[in-house]
Amino acid sequence: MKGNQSEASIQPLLDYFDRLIPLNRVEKELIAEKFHPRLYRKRQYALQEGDVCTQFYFVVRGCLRMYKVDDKGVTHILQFAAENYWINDLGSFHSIKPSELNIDALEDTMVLQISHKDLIELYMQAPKFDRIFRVLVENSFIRLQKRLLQNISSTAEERYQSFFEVYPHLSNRLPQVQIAAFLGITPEFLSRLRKRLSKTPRAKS
Amino acid sequence: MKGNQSEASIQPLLDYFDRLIPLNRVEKELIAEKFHPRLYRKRQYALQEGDVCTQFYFVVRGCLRMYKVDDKGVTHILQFAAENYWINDLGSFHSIKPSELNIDALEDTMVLQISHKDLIELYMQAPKFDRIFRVLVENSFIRLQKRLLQNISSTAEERYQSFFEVYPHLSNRLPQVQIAAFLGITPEFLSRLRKRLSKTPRAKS
DNA sequence: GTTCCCCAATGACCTAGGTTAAGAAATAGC
DNA sequence: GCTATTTCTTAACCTAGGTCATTGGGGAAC
Repeated sequence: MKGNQSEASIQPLLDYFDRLIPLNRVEKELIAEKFHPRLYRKRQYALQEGDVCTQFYFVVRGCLRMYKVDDKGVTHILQFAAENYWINDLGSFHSIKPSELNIDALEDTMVLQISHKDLIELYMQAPKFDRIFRVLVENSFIRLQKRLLQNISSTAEERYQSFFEVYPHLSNRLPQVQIAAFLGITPEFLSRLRKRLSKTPRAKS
Repeated sequence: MKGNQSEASIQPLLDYFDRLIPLNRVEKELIAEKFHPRLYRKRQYALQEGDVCTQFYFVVRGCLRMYKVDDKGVTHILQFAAENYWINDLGSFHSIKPSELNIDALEDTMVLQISHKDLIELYMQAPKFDRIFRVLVENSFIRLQKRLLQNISSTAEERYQSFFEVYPHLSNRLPQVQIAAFLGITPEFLSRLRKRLSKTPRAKS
């Protein structure tokens, strides 16, 4: 049963990579060897602030969030990661320094995780992964840049509406309080926005 | 004179890469072959919105900025790039789609630039560059994430003070109006901040 | 079924930062 | 040196979004 589970849970990652670039048998075996499945129950931490982020997570099923808690106790969400998304604190991961971020599960979440040491080995043993991860991090960068640009140039209302276009798979899965923390607004203000929008539907944009 | 100039301006890039990871002779020749020097005069565009970003720029001397102009005509600066920094609109560059961003020169700027086609060839001919650029983009990602986090959780004053720590090489080169556009505040508010700060010096942090 | 917890909505009041306009100072161009 | 342009500062007034407190609804746990 345990072997079957382990085998069943690597396949999504192989499928994911195969969609990017075909892997040969050796490369697939390296993946199976270095990625480990892990279940995080709702509310469990994958990373706590003050600890080093030692793993790189690929979400197979469920949803993680990465966030900072500021000195006033306010939660600021940097990223959600649901199925087929990667998540970690890259800065802490590579520098091996304590992170100021947290990663926890918004629902029971199955991930495939790889340690820093194993990832470096993977790059050495199969340089194709340099390309794969270069492309992955480029795409993450592009997404993040769009978000920063939006954050400095759009209203909260524009950001809220954009959320549904960009994250359709998440928007009915997340409570409003989490969406607000991601958009950088208070839940109270989000309530107001929603009320305003339901009264004055926007023309199709 | 022209050969001498071309030779003189590739060296900073070779030095830069050598600091990351030693290059062999073939790899150095590829760099010399595929990167081209270009001078942008103050106010000249390297990229105009509506055009595809066809080049990846490495700044040898001077300073470029990348920004968006919103529908109210307000300028939002995403990035400055002075000596030894890279700049481009990665999204447009890779997707070959028109960019909504501009890149122009804040002072006369000498760059080494590489086209998308040449960069792809470089990856094919010297896979070591997959690693090099993966690391570069990861570092850019980490910086951008820090900036987003700061943007959603810090006050304008905190952001202004952090600017001097993070960009010491830029802060006495840039007019306040550019710093304001980078920090996401108005020049008027920045003036107020500066006045406030000069009256009540902050305790050493 | 009951209790507790979390989430969403609401209203009164507040504030960090924006807008508009104008004047002064510094810089650039001829 | 003179003129034009850009940058910086300032004040009065404004607003998008925050804070605090409360209520109601739904889901989870026992």
